[in-house]
Parts: sequence; C-alpha cells; structure tokens
Amino acid sequence: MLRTHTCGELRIADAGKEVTLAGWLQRSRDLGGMTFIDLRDRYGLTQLAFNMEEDADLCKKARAMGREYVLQAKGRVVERSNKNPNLPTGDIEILVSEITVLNPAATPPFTIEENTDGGDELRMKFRYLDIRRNLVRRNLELRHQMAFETRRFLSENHFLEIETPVLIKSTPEGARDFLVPSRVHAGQFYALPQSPQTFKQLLMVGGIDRYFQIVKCFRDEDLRADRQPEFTQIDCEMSFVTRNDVLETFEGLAKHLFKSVKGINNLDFERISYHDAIKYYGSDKPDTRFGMRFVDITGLVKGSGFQVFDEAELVVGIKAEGCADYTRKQIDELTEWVRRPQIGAKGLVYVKHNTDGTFKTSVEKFFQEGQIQKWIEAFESKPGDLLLILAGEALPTRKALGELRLEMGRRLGLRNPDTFACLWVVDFPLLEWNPEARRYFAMHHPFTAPLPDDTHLLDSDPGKARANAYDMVINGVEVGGGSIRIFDRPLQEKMFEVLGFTPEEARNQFGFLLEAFRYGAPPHGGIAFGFDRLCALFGGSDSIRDFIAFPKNNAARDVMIDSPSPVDLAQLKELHLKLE
RNA sequence: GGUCCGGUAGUUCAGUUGGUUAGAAUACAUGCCUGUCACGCAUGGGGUCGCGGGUUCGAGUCCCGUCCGGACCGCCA
Repeated sequence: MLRTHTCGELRIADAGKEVTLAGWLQRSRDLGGMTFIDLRDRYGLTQLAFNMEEDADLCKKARAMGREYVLQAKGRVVERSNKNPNLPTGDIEILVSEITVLNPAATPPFTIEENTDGGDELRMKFRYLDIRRNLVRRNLELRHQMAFETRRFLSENHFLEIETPVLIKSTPEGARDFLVPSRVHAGQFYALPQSPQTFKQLLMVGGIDRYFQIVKCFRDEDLRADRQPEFTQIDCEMSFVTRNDVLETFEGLAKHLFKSVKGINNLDFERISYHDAIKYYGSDKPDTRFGMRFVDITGLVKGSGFQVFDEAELVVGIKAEGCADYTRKQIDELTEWVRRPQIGAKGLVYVKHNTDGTFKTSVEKFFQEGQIQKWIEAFESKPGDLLLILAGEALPTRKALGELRLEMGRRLGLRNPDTFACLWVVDFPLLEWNPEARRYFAMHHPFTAPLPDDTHLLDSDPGKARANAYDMVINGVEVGGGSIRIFDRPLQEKMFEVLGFTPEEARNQFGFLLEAFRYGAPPHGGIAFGFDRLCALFGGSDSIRDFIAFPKNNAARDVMIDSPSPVDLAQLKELHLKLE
C-alpha cells in the first residue's frame, strides 16, 4: 500500500506514530521559515509540516509543489502547537521526513473548494475535478447509502433483484424512445427501456413474487433541472397484493430510508384522492409542508356586476397569513407574476384583511362590506391576512392558483428543505382524452387496472373510470408512482381497444404479454421510484444533477466527453443507415 | 417548437447616456516572512469583450442574425 492511513483519521491519540499518507495538495502556506501543506483525500484533510531549520532541502522541495499535485508523505504524527478546531484532524500534523510527487498536476481551471469559483459549465466539463469537492462527493456518498439501504430493506422483505434487458422493443405509447439500429437486421431497431414495465410483469407470471431492480431508464424528451434522458429507478413489483399492500410495503421503504439515512422517524403518509389534490392544491403533487388550501367562493360572488366573477366557472383563492401589509407595488408584482404566460391567469383579485379589522380590496366597487365579510368567514381569515383570488375556467384556474400557492409558500419560507411532508395521491383518472389524436391515452400506462368499482365504465363511459394507481409525493416532488396491473387477457384486450389499438396492433406491440396472460398470470402490482429525485430530495436540492456522477446538460449533451457526436460513414453503412 | 436570463482576464464578476490606455476580486508567477490553516506583505504577467453583420466620426455598450450555457412552458404513460 502507498499509504498507512487516510487523510481524515489521525487524532491526538496517534501522536508519535510513523505514518505514510497519500493524497492531493489542497493548499500550501509558505511562511518563509516553515511551509504547511494541506493534504486531501476522500476522507479529509491532514496538515503536513516542513521546517527550514530541520531540513532546508525538504522544505524547499515542498514549496515547489502546486495545487492538486498527487503526493505521498512519510513522517511522524505530532501534536500541533497551534491547533485548528475547525478540522477533525486539527490537533495533529505530520512532521514530514520524506515527500514524493506521485504525479504533478496542471493548475485546475477552478478551485477545488466547498464554495468553488467555477460555474456550472466548467464544472461539468471537468467533472472529475468537481467530484473531488466535498459537496459533490457527499451527494454521491448519500446516493450510495440510499441504494444500499434500499437493497437491504427490499432484500429483507424477500424481494429479488433481477436484471432485465436494455435492448428491447419500441412501443408507441408514452415518451419518445431512444433507438439503437440493428446491424444484423437491416432496417430494424432496438429501443432502450423507458422502464422495465412489461418485463417485471412477466417476472410475476414467472412466479418471482417480489422483484426489484435499481435500473437505468431512458426517455428521449427535453430536460429539466429534475429530468435527465437517462435516469435511475427503483423498480418494484409484487404478486398477490391489493393496493393497500403495495402502499404499506413502500411506505415502509420510504420510512426505512428516512430513518437510516436521515435519522427521521414518525413520518405520516396521508392519502388523498387525485380529485381532492386538484380541488384543494391545484396540483396532482401537492407540497403539503404548508396549508394554504384553496377556498372556493364561487357561490358567494355571483350577480354583483363584476363581469370577471359573474362569467367565471370557478372563483377560488388562498389565504396568505400575515401578508395584509403587502404594498400596492408587491401586489402589482404578484399580479404580473400570475399573468406570465407560464402561469396564464388573466388577473388577480386581493382582499387585505387589515389588522384594524377593515378591508381593502381591488373589487370594492362591486361588493358591499357585508359580502366581503362572508368571504372572510369562508377563508377563516384573521386580521393581518391577505386573500389572493383567481377566477376563470375551473382546471386552469386551479393550476394557476396552485403555482401561486407554491410561490407564496416559498416567499413566506414555508418550504423548508429539512422538513418532509409525505403523501399518497390515489384514484387517478384511468384515461385522458387527447383532442388532437381524438382518442384516449392512458394517464399512467396501458397496463394499469381500473378501480374494481369502475371497471364497468370501460364499456359505458371510459373517461369517468378511475385507475387503481398511486403516486408517492414528498414536498411537492413526485418521487414514485405505480398501480395494480391488469392481469387477465380479456380486460387487457378491452383496454387496448379503448386506447384505439386494433386487435392486430395490440398483438404486434404487446402480443407477448397477452400470450403470457393466458398461462396463469397472478394478480400483481408495483411501483417505480425516481431514484435521482429521491436522492436530491434527501440532499435538500431541487436539481438532480449534482446527485449524478456524470450528468447531461440542458441540451442533453455530455460536455465532458462531448457526446452525442458524429460517427464514421463506415459505421453508418454497417448499420444500414443513411443521413439526409 | 416557444418564452426569459446570461456570455468581458485561467475563474467569478463590474463596466454609468455610445467617447482617453477595459477594471476588481481570486487564481497564477516572482520575492520577503518560523505556527499558518481563506496566512500576510510587495511586485508582475494575463483580454479576438462568444462569433458574424449593421448603425455611427467612434461600439464591450445600440440593432439584426447566429452559436453556447442556465431556468421555464410545450413535451415527459
């Protein structure tokens, strides 16, 4: 071994030991008569000391070394005369007797510090240097621990981790596929999996009972801070279970992770229907770290002559506690905020419930004080509160108010990354009508079973059917989703029919699954967690990029290895491809 | 496909109404300094102001186009 200890482990009790350390030169301080070097590895920093009086040649040698040189130092552990309480190893230093440059280093383009001077682009281009920083390394350590504890929990609960193929078959539903041309079969393509969905269902038919896999998935769609074209799922499936069994099992996984990784106990998982989530929060993934639930005042505002309210399908608002002192300028700014195209509200009505009990509202021309008093009661508003009200078509208005609610929560500091509010959203609609394609699309995927009570609706009114599906939502982040699956062939065929597949198309795309269902498929259901998002959530970050060792940028490029990139014509020819 | 923000020293940024030789911090180099730990002090080098075109006596600054980066909408079962 090139080292006897790491740079993070030596303490005062080790004083007197002869040790050999290896690592990177974090920083050196030349004081003339003395030189100090901070040596860094994964585990910490240890100070190396050199003294001109004791060994001038060695001291001069140490002085010549630059940042990020890879060094090996031999010497004796000694107690420091000036201790550094900010460093775990701050009580000791190494009185160096021999220093070796294992590899010199060019000056890095940004500093390898907690608060680096490097911008995102540079950090990505030199990601291997970025990974040397504590911040990124800690995130990768967290990710490892999350994966480890996930495997431990699921293994202890008799789940088997089984790998499924990466070169599979393109399917028309869902996200755009990444395609891989076949060399052997001209004009044919594999697709990379968007998820191992059908394979895990086939494992259930194979009697595997409980399966999981921490697995890369691929979707060729545009990126976001929390979306990468290749991402990792904790993919799970169970046989002989009802929805409640699945929810309890994976609530258990989430609780295990919170306990083992974050030391957090006693989290409750509320269950809320999709209908209520939209009704009270304007979102199918509500952030329930704070209240500010919607109050519907449609019934209180009609017939006053205020055209916006009179014509609106829905008039709904939120109460921002203690915000009655918002200035005209602040209200105007909020109004502009909700009118941005991304939010799309036409305007914003406010009621200031002043601390002296009086009201100030933007619609006072149209409403008597007694009427406003009724709104105040509906909102259970107290003096000092501010009511923010939107009106219009029901769903877009709720969604816009949902965005405003999140923004107000953020402004009021109610979205603390160290607190966690967990819930299940259940009873999603099974289908969504797409006006352009003039057909239904599966809201979740075409293998999701309808709720038993709603199965008959597939014949009479498919759009009304609710799915036996569920999402786990934590702090407004959809961390996982799944469903009880269809496991009998007639129902699956009916589902494909409702989705507009001809029997032939269904056979071509999913014949293998329909065939498998003939041979005794067990009732089953499962869930998949977005592992990158879960890690980011645990790490208190909105962006998943720093929880992935080598992420892609906004434009789906890897700027470090410069991919994607062109290939030789010979390669294309082998794959029977021609570029336009 | 669309909206918004940004691109100036190795790096992070400032640069006023279009006007003299484009600045700061940090990094880097050199020298001094025996207890530093963001060491300190002094000196120095370092610029295709993303790229192309236009307006102007004059453009880092204004206009058009384009490339690159970031956030978002659409999209993501």
